[in-house]
Amino acid sequence: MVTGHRPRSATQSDVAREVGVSRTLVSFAFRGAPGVSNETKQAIFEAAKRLGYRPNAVAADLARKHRSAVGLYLMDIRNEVYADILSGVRTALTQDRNRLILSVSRSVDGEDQGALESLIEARVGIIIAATLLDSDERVQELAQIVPLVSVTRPVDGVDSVYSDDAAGARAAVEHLIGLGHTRIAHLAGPVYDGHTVRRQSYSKTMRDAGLKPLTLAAEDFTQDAGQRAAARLLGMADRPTAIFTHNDQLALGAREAAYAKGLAVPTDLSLVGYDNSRTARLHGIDLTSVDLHAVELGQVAGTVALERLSNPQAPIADRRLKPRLVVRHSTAPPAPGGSRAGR
Amino acid sequence: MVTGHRPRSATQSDVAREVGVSRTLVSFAFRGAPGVSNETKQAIFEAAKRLGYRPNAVAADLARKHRSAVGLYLMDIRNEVYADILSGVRTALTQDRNRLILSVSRSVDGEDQGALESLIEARVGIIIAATLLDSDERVQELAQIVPLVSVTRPVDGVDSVYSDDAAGARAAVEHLIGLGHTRIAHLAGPVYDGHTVRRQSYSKTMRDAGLKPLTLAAEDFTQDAGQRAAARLLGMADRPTAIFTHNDQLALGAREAAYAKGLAVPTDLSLVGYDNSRTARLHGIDLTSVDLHAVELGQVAGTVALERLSNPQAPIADRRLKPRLVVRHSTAPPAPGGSRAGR
DNA sequence: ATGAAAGCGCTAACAG
DNA sequence: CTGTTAGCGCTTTCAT
Repeated sequence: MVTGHRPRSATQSDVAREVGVSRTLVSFAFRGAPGVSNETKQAIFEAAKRLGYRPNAVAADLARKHRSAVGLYLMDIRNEVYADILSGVRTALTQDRNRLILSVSRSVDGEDQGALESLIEARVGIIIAATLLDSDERVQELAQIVPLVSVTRPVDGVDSVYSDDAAGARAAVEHLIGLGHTRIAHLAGPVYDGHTVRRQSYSKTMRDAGLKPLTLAAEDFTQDAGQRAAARLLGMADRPTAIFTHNDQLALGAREAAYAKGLAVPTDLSLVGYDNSRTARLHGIDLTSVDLHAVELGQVAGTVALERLSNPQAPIADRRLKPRLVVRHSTAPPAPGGSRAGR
Repeated sequence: MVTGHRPRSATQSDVAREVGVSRTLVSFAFRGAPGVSNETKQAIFEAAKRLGYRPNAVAADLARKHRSAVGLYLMDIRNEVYADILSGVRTALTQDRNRLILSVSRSVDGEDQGALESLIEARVGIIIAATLLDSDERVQELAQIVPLVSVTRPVDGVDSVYSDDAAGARAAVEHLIGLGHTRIAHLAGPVYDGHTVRRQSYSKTMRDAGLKPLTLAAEDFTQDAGQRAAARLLGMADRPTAIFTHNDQLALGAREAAYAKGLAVPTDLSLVGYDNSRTARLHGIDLTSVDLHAVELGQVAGTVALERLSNPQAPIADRRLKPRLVVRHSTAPPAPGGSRAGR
């Protein structure tokens, strides 16, 4: 089985020679272009099979000057939301446009730049980027170089597919307020441009209700970071009775922090996450969360990308999906006694 | 912002012309090859910047006849294990070899073939495949066409990086037996070649202990499929007091099925999963599970791939990692009364 | 229906 | 140090 030498793979020329026709015919045959007699087509396919010929999509792209691969940039693949987006994009991609070049950055290492750059050098026809953390200006510049669809975040003048974060955050906070909470904290992610909608909507909703906002930024979007940050929140003298987090992972971290302190959810602490991940739905977790329809986001993004590719002149797409608050059992009215901490 | 026309991107020739040198120098400069004076280098970079020139990695590959992209085939990206493997592979890939072409199949739709084919046509230098469901022969054939490293599953004569499933399954079953269970069922995934190690190890361990194995195959590797299959298991007259599942998702599904029937875990049903996913670790879930070290699997696979690429003649790699049973609170001795069902 | 020839953007000897 | 000259595997006019 240790074959050792791997023969250079067959090319169109090899097939052409084998059959005794020109390369052109082979090319035509494989692309189903008209103008090849059925007999030659037969002969060509047979020879190709015999020789183990496979079209070289890379060379084809180069010759065609028309890039067929789509690049996908994902902020953090280990976050279920991004895996879902990828899954959605995948289903939207058609037969002929199925080369998906992936570029993932680990969350929050600021390596956006290199990741994107490699996509450009791979000459993808379009980049679907799920959560770029750069400034709007940078994103717009990038979109100048290669068509780009921004997922999860709207950017002016750039195709965008996202969820209405302001509405989602408002629904979450209003739910908590409706339950009777007044000390509602917000556990945000690290601060980045163009990623502050949820936090701002939280603050506004709080103020509109005459409540004082309290936002704490975690160091990362992960569960661990959420646990650490929440521990600080729960250690406060006047600790919050409810926390609304930027995403489910942070909420799950907060949940662990609460239990670590002997606090139960929702009895002692109400929790609202964001993403409605599969984990949130589990019996025993039952996390109230805002669903941003990640799979659909990916699907729509894929479709938008395909459209843009086929018509570069089309007007900028702006697809905003409606999020949905899913109420489960991690939220309840605050305990009558209020905070026990600091007593 | 609706720019409309997108100018054909600058090429080496453009840069060369701008500076007044030959293309060769530009090529050398960008690859850091020796033999370019610092002054020309300066001039070249400046001109390149001015022109917005980006190297075309695709054309470079073609010319170099040496494929630098690595293809990654993932069975099901929405399964945390595969996301972890991807994450591990990513970290192993070095700076210069960072073109990762992804190909995911949705679990169990038998679309392996097309997904792999597209990787071949993209002319990747090597394919890292996480859970190929084909027969060993097919995989070996494939490895003939393009270097391949099989992740998660050992294939004779092909670079393989996997976890010792036989040992993992044995540990799981023995744990259950040690607890006093005798009616231990196995919830397997769909039947595929080369994917039966856990199931066989389960059966063997049971028989070795004088117990009768009972295996049920779910229709898919998902939580939903697990829930449906487990519901059948739990509806039996002599229902099992413990279930060992092929993966955590199936276990989580079984868990839901149990609660739906009013059965509590671990009081009425002990559960052992496989993967030790982050979900398994959550307070309130506390699933006993076999850790196969998915991230590490990906990392090692990435390293093996790099090695293979740099030395095609190297002996076949066979890296087997030791799994680890993590005992949590989803397992306990069986209830004294035995099964209540059917009474 | 078929073929010849030019070229996509880049690398890689081989010469100066 | 710098330039010339062939390709890489494929598509695409333009002829025949």
